[in-house]
Amino acid sequence: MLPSSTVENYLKTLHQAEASMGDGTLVPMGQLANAVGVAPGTATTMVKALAESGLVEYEPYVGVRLSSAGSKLATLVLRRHRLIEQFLVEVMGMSWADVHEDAEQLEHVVSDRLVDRMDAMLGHPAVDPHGDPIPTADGAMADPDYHSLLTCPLRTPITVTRVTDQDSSFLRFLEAQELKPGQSIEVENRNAAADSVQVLAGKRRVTIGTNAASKVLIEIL
Amino acid sequence: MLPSSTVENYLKTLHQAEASMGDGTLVPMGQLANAVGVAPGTATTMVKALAESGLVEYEPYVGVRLSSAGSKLATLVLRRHRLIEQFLVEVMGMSWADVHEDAEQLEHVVSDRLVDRMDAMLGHPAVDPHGDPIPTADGAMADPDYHSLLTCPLRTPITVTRVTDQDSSFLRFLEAQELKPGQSIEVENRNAAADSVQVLAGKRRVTIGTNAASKVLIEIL
DNA sequence: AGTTTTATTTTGACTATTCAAAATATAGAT
DNA sequence: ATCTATATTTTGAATAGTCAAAATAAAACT
Repeated sequence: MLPSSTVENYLKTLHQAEASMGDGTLVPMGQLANAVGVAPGTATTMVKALAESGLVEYEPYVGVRLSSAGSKLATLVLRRHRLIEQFLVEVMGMSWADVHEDAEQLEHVVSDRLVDRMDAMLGHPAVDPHGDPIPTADGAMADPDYHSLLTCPLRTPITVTRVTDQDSSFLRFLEAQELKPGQSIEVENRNAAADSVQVLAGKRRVTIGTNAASKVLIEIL
Repeated sequence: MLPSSTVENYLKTLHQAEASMGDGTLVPMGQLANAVGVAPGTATTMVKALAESGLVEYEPYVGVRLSSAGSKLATLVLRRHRLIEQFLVEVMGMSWADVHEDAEQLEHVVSDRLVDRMDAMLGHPAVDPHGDPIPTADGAMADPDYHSLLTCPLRTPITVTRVTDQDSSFLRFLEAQELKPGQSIEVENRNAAADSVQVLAGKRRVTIGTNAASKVLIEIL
């Protein structure tokens, strides 16, 4: 039986939660419930069902992790989501700040035929507008570990390559400050006491908080 | 509260059922159930709920009809569906025979923003790839009554303008016989006994059944 | 008018998903 | 080792949509 939108959302969320956690750690129920946006008990019920279907491995009171079958499915959802985002920006001319919501809905209904068509039209892109890697049809996804504005060397030319937050006002802010993926910048210095990072982007000097800085991933040129 | 996909499908189906029926006649439950693809009892339950919400008028044992609110909503679903079909053909390069299924899913999730964008990209088209009229954003829809291959004068130049069947093998057949909307043809003669209609399309002479003929709508040149 | 056929509605039940609140387990702090 | 705080699971209930089968109404034939 093909997975419902609900199931796809749990799997996708789990996939992303796992990524932002160390190695073989299980994702705690509370975190999952929170990320999916349901009450804790609901997550427990759902996860038990997913475990029944072999999509996750579940340890009561500890947490949950995708099985390989679940991981495969989650990756395909991610592929659809990211190709859609890229399509909405490149073909439909929408703003990178706005495409997430639409993609969130469309990812559950686009047919393989349509996804493949978008992929071809876009020239098989490697990343979406936020720099997130697009898995291939067989589920392979490149995922190098980037530096962020928080961890990269100071006063060294770098390129913004990925932004790990979909909040549209944050994205609009980055765009206005010339901090979109592809743009070349430098980190001037960091101030631990002020919890801030100072960046030279274009001709401007921008100061952002460390939390925001940690979401802007970069590559050293 | 915004209507679920299920509700949208009932309304859309009802809208189309009403069109293919005389004036103020109510749509019988059996027909609705059949068209939506559910058991009769399910349709009854659903229709009662729709009547509660003021989307339809329901007369037990007689039938059901859209209210003006329901009709408005149905029209918007139809608009989304048809714009999506046009988009899939014109922008994505898909075949007119294949787009119905995809549109059927997408129509329930595309945002207004996206629909408007498609509409603009397509230059505010008046009809979709099957010749079905596309309602405007405010719900207005042109709907002239066409002749069909069954009712038009013989040996007179006509143009195919609309096909009222979404079956992909039928559509592929029409395409192969040069009977797609836009193509100019003539009806040579009809044979009531043989239940057939003979058409001159391009250089070919094609014979089709009256049932098929009634689904090909035309305009006299 | 009386009986059969057909259409429609009702009933009882099931699945998927959700929540709030009660019960319980684990982890943390003394 | 005990108590408390926090996280998790259970329980009971609700909603949306569905079906099969029984009951009933309407229509169609004698």
